[in-house]
Amino acid sequence: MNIENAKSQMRKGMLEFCVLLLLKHRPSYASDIIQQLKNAELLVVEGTLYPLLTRLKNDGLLLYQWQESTQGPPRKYYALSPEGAKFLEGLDTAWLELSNTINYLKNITPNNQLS
Amino acid sequence: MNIENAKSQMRKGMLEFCVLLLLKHRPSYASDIIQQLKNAELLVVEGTLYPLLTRLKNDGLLLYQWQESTQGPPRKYYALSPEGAKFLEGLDTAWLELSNTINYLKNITPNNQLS
DNA sequence: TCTAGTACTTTGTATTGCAAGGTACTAATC
DNA sequence: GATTAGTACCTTGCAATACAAAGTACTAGA
Repeated sequence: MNIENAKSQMRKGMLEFCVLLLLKHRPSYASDIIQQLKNAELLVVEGTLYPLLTRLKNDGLLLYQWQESTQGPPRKYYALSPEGAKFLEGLDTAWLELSNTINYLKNITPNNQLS
Repeated sequence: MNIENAKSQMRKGMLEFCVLLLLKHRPSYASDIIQQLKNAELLVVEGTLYPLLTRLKNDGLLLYQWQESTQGPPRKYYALSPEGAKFLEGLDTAWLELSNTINYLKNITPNNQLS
């Protein structure tokens, strides 16, 4: 068990939230999303993102559109559906709650003696 | 896909962090930890917690001590080991980073038109 | 035609949260 | 001294999913 592994564990579950946040910002295609997350210091690889996008699309949270590219194969641009936007609001609430819980737990007075 | 499921996904990865935070506060046994997390509105069940505690113990992050109870079977009190305390510091950093990332993503200007 | 670059997709594995069921100890009631 | 209720620990089997790795396909330039 190392910190990298633990960080990776933390990312899990947040990924969905982060991807939806990015797509709320602007429609993007997978490689672009990976790059944006990398800029935000949240590393994600293809094998993680593609199945996630497919899952969100199948759940009706995302829409997509093929679009030609001037350099390379066509790109699959994803955007939030109305359901996706609503879902994102729910995730936002969940994030605030979780965030509050962790801050609460962080602020209780430490006393770690076995008595 | 529903919000409950998504919340559950978010909890994943944070659980380890939360349990270590609680044990830094004071040594506890499993049923007590579940109750404390419930008070903090973070639902966890036995089937999740016991394997987690065992994993953390096997990784040398937790120590335990059996202790008699006045009402019921003996309890297995867990406490942070020195390695566990160091590990918790790492998780704390990871949490701050993730927290910053999400807040960054939340604050970028929305523009969700497919162009 | 070959190579490099970009992009999407799938397969297999490992982790792990969780529901459900099981074991075991104590204490109170019949 | 059985039986029942309460408390606590542990295990098994399933499902979800992150990730590494390999595969497909399109474009453009050498």
